[in-house]
Amino acid sequence: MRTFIDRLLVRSDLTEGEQLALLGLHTREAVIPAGRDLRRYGEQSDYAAIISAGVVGRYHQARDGRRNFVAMHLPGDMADLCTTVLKDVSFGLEAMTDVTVELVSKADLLALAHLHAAISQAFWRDCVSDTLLIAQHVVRVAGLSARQKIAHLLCEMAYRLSVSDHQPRLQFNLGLTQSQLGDFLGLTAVHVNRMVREIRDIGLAVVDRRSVSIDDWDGLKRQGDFDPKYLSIPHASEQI
Amino acid sequence: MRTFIDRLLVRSDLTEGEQLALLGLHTREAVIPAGRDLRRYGEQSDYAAIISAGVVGRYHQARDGRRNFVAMHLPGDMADLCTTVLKDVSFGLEAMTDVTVELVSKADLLALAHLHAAISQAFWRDCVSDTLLIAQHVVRVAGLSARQKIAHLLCEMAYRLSVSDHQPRLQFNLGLTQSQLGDFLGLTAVHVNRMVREIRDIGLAVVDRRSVSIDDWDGLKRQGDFDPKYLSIPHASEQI
DNA sequence: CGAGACCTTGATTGTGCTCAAGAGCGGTGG
DNA sequence: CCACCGCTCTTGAGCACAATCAAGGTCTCG
Repeated sequence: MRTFIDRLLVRSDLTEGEQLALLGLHTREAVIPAGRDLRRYGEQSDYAAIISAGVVGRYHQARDGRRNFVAMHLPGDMADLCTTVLKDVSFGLEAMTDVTVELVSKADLLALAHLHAAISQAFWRDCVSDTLLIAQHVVRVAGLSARQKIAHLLCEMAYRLSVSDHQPRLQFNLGLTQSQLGDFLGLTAVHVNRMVREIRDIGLAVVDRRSVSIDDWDGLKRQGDFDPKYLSIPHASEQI
Repeated sequence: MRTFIDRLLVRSDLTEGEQLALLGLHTREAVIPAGRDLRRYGEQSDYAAIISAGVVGRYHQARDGRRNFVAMHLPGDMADLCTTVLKDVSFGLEAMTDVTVELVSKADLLALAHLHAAISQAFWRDCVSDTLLIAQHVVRVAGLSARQKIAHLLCEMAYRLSVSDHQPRLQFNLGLTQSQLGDFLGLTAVHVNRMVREIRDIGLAVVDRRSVSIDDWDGLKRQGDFDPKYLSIPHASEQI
């Protein structure tokens, strides 16, 4: 819960009292192994999940069962805050790695939102941030070449896995296989592999067995036409 | 403003008093000719725009100036409600046809949201609905073939242009050229043309000079793998 | 009736998919 | 300790969908 509040505080102001109210919510921990669904497509749940560890993929499912990912949720995210306010939202949440979550009652969240206008607005704002992530994913999968898609995603992850100073993290373990990257980006594993190799060969970054090491941050950003503005990270614009 | 409130009421409950509060907001009408931007990419505005007539495209812009559309906004939508709560959201709004809007002060909207928890929640919920549209657009542009993309979009428009009974509208004037459809779907105008022809040849729908006539609704839905659930339309699920 | 935007069709090219097969690594059990 | 299995990664060859380039046709409006 603390990590989630910290995330809210990046974009919203909450008083001590409001923070305490959030911290006072009852939560329950759950662990989901890689490959399993936190929430199956179309299912509903009375609990929202704050991610403590791991990577969660938000997907929509076609009639034939094929999954289309629309966003990745990382530690600190509340993966399904939006369903608090709109019940019949049909998306699924897949644990792309082993995942630990804190479950919070949506009814409790709503009650708090009713009591504190600032909390309501912080939640609202957080949902808008999710929208920006998804909108940027449209840009990524619809507007970029395969190589650019990968570069763009790596840049996004570098920022979102930033430890605390909002600087891109140049070395991290994403925990995803090339095949999963392909699923997320709408590419085949084979093609991801070729592009990852190219990105390595031009000296931008090395993706080796689920971990990533960025060698040329500016080059990678250029390659992926990446602009961190959509992440609403303070001071990110200064880094261009 | 009335159409916007009606849209809110589809998914949220508002008392007479709350509705009156919204109706009491001062608005100013503006007309934007086709091709012009309501809001240029990266710009900020103190006013939100309720669309009274026309089609507005929400886009992100790459460094080279190419536009990637993430959603279409139709009459009744508040195209940029989300920026009320998150200032530095960078997307643009392009009038894809001649457009009429009602401008409302974002400060006024926020003030109302602070006063009425229900209004705040209705706004929040409306933003989540936008997210669903965008998420579905991901599915469309990333998961479907060119022909399916067009079929899917036509299905979405049939629902969203529905007059009032939440039934799909089988005949409508979209006001968009094939080239614009291509821009929106990430296809070339040439290819849109070929696919539109195919859709006509198999007897699903006729797209003729900016207007659409759907001949085989079920077939078109199947072709586009369309499931109206994401539109949060009451009773839509009964229509499968 | 002419200009310009839009639609239509053909030929060629290229990106990324599909199918296929092999190599490296890690875990498990005999 | 080694053999085996499964998962991931790697590389190759051929193919398909949609882009690109190019040219002609049609509609609308001034």
